[in-house]
Amino acid sequence: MEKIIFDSEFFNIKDTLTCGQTFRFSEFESGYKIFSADKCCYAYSENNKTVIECERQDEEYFENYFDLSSDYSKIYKAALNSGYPFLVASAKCGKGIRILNQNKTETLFSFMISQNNNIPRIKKTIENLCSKLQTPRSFGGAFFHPFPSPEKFAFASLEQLNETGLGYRAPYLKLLGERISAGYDVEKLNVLSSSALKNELLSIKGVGEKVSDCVMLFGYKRTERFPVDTWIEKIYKQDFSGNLSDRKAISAWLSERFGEYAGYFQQYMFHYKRNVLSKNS
DNA sequence: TCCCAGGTGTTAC
DNA sequence: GTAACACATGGG
Repeated sequence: MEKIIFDSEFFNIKDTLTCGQTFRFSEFESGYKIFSADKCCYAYSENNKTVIECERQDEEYFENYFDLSSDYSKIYKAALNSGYPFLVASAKCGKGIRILNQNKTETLFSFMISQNNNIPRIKKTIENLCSKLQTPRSFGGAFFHPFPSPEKFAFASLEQLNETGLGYRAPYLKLLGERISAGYDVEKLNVLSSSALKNELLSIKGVGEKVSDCVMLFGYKRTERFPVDTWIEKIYKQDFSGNLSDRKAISAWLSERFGEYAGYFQQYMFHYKRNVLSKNS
């Protein structure tokens, strides 16, 4: 087992996992087991450090996954200097959040499930999919289920898929699985410009404005995207005194305002509103 | 019982 | 182009 040790000032493992960008992690001992595609690692904090333990051949994978080569002090300072009090407060509270570089295919399937759904239920549904469709692998003496391959979605019956809690979204995932199995290469879309990638993702049934923005941000590192969901719409109206009502217009406004930092700021604020403000009082 | 959750597809104008 | 509606499911 390899250990990656990283200063925790700009890497808080709990906030990074629970800010809504990923659904595949579980509490384990004093930290978390984290799953990505067919890989697993164990992370915990210790003496102002965040420690990641993984298999030697996965070290680079997780360094990239946790975005360890990006300088978050720059992003953080930009938030503090933004002039928006709500963003400043959010950044101070979520200083240790990092935007993960997640597997593109997994991110696409996962956020397809997120529409009109809530995070605990999305998490549970994805866990069900993994354990029902994919054979287990071992990590650190225990077993886990990798994320199902597109073929598993393609060959699963709608009845099987429905047993996981997908609800009306089941056909969307099956269709995507079939499309990828037939040769559609989601990974290769990364060569596209952001506007071309956007159009491409929108061609997938079950993927709209918000899901495509999440996939672009969390899977394709398009940090200028600003996904707008119910929480962000609330923030825009309550904390930015915004007048726009169309979510696409809200997203465009925020994305333009914050440029290449838009996606990071979005996570700071989503986390603050959902995980901090709504919990107390 | 109704409303909400990291919304989108379809239909009707 | 946009406004209304349906869509599975579970928690509050």
